[in-house]
Amino acid sequence: MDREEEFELDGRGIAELLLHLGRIASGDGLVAGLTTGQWAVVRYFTRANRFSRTPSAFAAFHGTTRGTASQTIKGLVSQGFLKQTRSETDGRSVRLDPTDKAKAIIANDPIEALVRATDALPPGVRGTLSLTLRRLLSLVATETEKPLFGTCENCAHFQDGGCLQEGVSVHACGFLNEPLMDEELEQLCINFASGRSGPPRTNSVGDTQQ
Amino acid sequence: MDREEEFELDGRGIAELLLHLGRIASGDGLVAGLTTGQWAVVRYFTRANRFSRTPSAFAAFHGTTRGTASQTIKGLVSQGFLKQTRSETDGRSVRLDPTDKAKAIIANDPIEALVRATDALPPGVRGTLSLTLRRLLSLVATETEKPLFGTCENCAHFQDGGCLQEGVSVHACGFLNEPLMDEELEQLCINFASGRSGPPRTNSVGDTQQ
DNA sequence: AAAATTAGTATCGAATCGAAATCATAGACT
DNA sequence: AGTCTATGATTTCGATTCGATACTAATTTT
Repeated sequence: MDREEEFELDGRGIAELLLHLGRIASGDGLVAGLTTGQWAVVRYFTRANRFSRTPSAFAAFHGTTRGTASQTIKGLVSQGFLKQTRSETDGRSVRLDPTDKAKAIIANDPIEALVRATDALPPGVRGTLSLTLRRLLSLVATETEKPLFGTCENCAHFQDGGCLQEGVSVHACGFLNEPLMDEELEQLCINFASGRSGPPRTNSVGDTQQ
Repeated sequence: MDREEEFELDGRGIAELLLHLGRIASGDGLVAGLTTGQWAVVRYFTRANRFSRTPSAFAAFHGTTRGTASQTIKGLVSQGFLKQTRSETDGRSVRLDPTDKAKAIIANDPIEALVRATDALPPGVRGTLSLTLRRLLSLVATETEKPLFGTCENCAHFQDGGCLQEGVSVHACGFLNEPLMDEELEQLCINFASGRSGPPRTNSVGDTQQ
C-alpha cells in the first residue's frame, strides 16, 4: 500500500532532519510582526502553568540566559502580549500572563503549517511520534543537564484526588502543596519530575475518600 | 511491558515539542567556538553533494537570505573550515568544500547528544521516525513553498544504471546529465524531485545496457 | 546580623539577520 | 553585433539578538 518504503536514516541523519524541520517550520524572520524568539516566548507563556510563568523558568526552558529572556519579555510586555504582576508571596518574583491579544495571535503562529501536517498524520503514527520525541527530549535534557518540563499526567509530584463527588475532582501538587485546577493538569511545569507511570486519572484502588 | 503508555499529544503539542527538542539539542550559544548558525553551515556543506555546495543552495536549504548565508560562509572560510573554488563552467558561481578541519570538528557537534539518543532507539522506532519526519518536512516545505532537499534514493531524476560489471555500478542524474559516484547517492541535493518510488538500487526491468 | 542565594534587570559589545544596493556573469531576444 | 533580463555572490546598513557581566532587591541560611 504505502509508497516510500525502505527509508531509514542513521541517528545523525535523523537529528539533522529534525533540526532542519524545526528550522523550516518556525519560519523565516518576522511573521505577524514577531521574531522567532518572541514567538517562542508567546508560545511558552500560553502553555505554562502559573508556577512556571516567570522569566527564570522560561530561560531554563528555552536554554538561554535570564538576561536575554528578560529583554525579550520586556518587549512583549510593552507590545501588550504579556501582562506582568508581582508575586504576593515573594517580592522578587513576577508572573507573566498572556493577554487576549497573545491568545489571539497564536492563530497566526508560523508553526501552524507543522501543526496541520502533524494533525494529518494517522492517529497511531502521531502517538508513536509523541512518545519518541518525548523520550529523545528526556535523554537529551538529562545528558545536557537541562531541566525537563512536563505535565502532571506523568509527574511524580502529582496527587490524584480521584473523582470526589458529582464529577468534581480534586488534584494537588505534592511538591508545592498546592491544589490544581483541571485545566492546569495539562500545562507545562518547571517542577516536573519523571516518575508517575500509572494510568491517567481514573479511580482504581487508591484510598480515595468517597 | 512498556511503562509510559497513553501519551499522545495533539498536533500543536507535538510541533512545540519538536521545536523545543531541536532548540535544546542544538546547544546554547558557542560550542567549540562555533555559533549555532555556523554549525548549521558546517553540517550542510559536509552533507550536500557537489552541485549543492553553493551559498545560494545553502540559503534555500536553511530558509535564509543569500546575504546572510554569504556572511556566515565568509567567516568559516577565513577560519579554515571551508575552501572556496570558483566554478569553471559558470563564472558567477563558487563551490565550497569542507576542509579536514571541518570534518574533524563534526565530532564535537553539539547535536551529538541527540544523535546518541536517536541511535539508542530501537531500529523499528527509528525507521518509523525517519519516515514520519520526512513526511512532515515534505508537507511543510510544500505549504511554505520552500525547496525540498533529498537524496538520489527516491529522486525522480535518478537514473540507475544497474550493476554494470564486476560490481561496478553506473548512476547518473537525469536533471543535470551528470554521472554520479557511489558516495554521492546519499548526499543532499537541491535539485531533488519527489517521485522515485521503486526499490533502492537493484536490477529490475529497465533498459539497462548490459 | 551577616553571608549566601535567588529573581529580575540593566548595560555593553559582538554577532545575527533581513533588506536593499552593488557587481559580475549568463542567457535571451531584437 | 547589442540590449535586456535573470542569476550568483557580495557588501553595506540598521535593527535585533544574544551572552557575559555587573547590579539591585528580596529571601533564605548560618
